[in-house]
Amino acid sequence: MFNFLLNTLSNCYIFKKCTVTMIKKKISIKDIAKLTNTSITTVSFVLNGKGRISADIRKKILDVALENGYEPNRMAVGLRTGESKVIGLIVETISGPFFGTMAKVIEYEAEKAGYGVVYCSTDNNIQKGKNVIKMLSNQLVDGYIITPIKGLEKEIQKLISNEKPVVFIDSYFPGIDIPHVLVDNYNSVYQAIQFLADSGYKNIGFVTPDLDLVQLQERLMGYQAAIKANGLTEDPDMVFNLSYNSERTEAVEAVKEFLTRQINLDAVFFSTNYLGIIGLKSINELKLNIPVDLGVMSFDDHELFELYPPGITSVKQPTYEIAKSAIDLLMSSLNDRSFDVSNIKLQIPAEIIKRGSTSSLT
Amino acid sequence: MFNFLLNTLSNCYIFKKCTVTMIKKKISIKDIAKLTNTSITTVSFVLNGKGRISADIRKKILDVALENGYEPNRMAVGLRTGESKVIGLIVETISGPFFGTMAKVIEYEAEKAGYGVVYCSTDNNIQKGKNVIKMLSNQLVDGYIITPIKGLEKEIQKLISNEKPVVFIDSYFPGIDIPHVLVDNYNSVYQAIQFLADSGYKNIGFVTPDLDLVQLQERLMGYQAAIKANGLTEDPDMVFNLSYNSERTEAVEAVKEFLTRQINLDAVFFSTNYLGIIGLKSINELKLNIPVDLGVMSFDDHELFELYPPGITSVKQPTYEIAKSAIDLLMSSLNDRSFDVSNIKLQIPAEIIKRGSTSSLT
DNA sequence: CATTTTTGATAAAACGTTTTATCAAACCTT
DNA sequence: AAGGTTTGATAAAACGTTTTATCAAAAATG
Repeated sequence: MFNFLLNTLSNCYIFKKCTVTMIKKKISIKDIAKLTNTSITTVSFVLNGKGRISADIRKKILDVALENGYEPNRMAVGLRTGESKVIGLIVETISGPFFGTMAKVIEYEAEKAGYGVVYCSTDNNIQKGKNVIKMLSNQLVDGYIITPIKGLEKEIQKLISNEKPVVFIDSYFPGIDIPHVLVDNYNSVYQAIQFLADSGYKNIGFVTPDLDLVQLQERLMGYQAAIKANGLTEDPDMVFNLSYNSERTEAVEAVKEFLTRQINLDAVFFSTNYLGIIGLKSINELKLNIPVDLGVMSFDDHELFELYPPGITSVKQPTYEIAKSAIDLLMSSLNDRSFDVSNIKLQIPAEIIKRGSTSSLT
Repeated sequence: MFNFLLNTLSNCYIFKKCTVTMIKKKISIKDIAKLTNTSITTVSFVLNGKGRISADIRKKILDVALENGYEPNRMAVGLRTGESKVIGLIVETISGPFFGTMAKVIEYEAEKAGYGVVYCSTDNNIQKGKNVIKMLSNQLVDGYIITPIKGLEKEIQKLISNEKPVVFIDSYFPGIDIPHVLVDNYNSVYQAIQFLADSGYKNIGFVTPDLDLVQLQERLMGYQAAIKANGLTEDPDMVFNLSYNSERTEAVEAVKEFLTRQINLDAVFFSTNYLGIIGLKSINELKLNIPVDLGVMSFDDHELFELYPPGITSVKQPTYEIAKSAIDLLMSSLNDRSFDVSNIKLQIPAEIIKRGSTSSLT
């Protein structure tokens, strides 16, 4: 009697536990086959629209699948087909508006094509980049969009030799045939400096991070060429390499030092928006007036540049176009593996957003 | 003869093609077994440090694995073990500094534990949220960190009933026992308004998006309670609900209208940094002087608030702590499935960053 | 009507792992 | 030396799909 009660209670408890937590086991193709008295092949065919299955069986299977909320097990599909339907996006840094827009566009387009996206950042760190690539490589990802950095050549080559399509974004490896899409760094900076020259500035400084990145080199070259072409003051001391790893306050101090050292500087161009912001802080602390004491222009527009008085003139990257082209390119490679995109190299023009920071003459 | 030549050429071509593209087939556990005259079980045991295998065979297998760059096929592992070693991070928006820090912390901690991270954004859109969850759910992801929005209750419950741990971040479902970690919205806004009151402001407006989000409601309640407690002007018209979907320029106009309508407003609090930025634009266009004409304070600090003269006082979220707690919580659930975290609910205090925008008396 | 062809359905293998159960040989016990 | 135990290695099943090959029945052909 006692035993019986215990038993009942215990059953009761188990029963309750079961209904409360309600672990609905995911239904598989095999379950559907059983439920409909068919074979797993038939179910698979129906669900994938392949083979030739009669209309009534088809309906029966689809009904059962729907009402049980069947979803294929991606792992099993992946194992069988060798495709994960996931693409990897490896960028320099995951915060910031450039990445934000990028991610949004890529995510949107990928989803349309039935792909997911996983993001990773390298933080311009070679070791981290290697880890990230290794992490993604093992059949987990079908294709890549990468902002390449020096030192990752070997790893990326390995991806390609594993038949994984790769598209570079925002940078590239000179001389290596991997498709890439980025802003036309050289010409857009050339035009930016041209604009400063046309605005009457003569002694234009250039602040850039001390990173060995080809896109930064091209910006510098655009600057130098425009300076030369306009007969402006040429002086290696007018180019300032700021240590990428320095603390923010250090960086602000360094830029202040640079701005005061070059006493005859009448304008300064920052090669990234991150530097532009640091520059604004420096200029603010020096109590210099923009644009009267100093004209200011930055590469890569930023929300702050619109708002910060008197508005900071900038070179706005065609972020949407870059992202869209990159994902389109990747999708083409993915859909038609024989389609050789290896020498598609896009350099998209930028737009100069003119604001108050570059009009000393008004 | 002719035929032979053709044949040779053709072979040659094939040979060349093969070496040039060099498709190195990924090596499998089975290949290693064959190469070392062992069984796949043995190889698996050695690679996973299980079973008992003699030192020399162990070494032989490890050597072969290493020199062939063996990496397990995640799909196969996933299929067999039912774990993908990937966690999903679903947030409101993928750009912005809050997400940036968040992502970085979570990525870092996840990687330490051998997990990858996939990101998705809902953009506060229910349909998008549903899609995103469905996309991630099918065995592709082991656990979730989600910023929940109304309308997703059912989908999220389904995840949980599928035994996938879920941790909420930045918001929660009132009355539902799902672990969450977020800033203490009520008290931090209360203290913020208290600070404004202590600074001498009497007529404090409150601008908030017209989104039905619990965290926003709590901020509003904090505002109302502090107003009442300090005996400040209470007036429903001092609370302005800004349409979330309005264009930026429209929003700026709307805030301008609000600020001029309330002629006796001496300070305004923005309930998100996104609104704070719009507010600054409005104030700028109205040529109001901060803090003389109007005290300004915003929830959620932003780079711009530090820089924008005279510096905007703000409520800084403990982003790092939130992210760290969330990922820790998720990892605990993942590591010990029986560990019930369902009523761990963290509300972390915020920090008030005092800047020039709230000191009309100086 | 005998044959070929088409249709509709299925069995079985494969993808690369992990893990349980099994087993022979070598090592201890008394 | 007979029994028991430990050690080292493996076979085989399973995870949930996709796809090839197969096959009986039905339909079309001559």
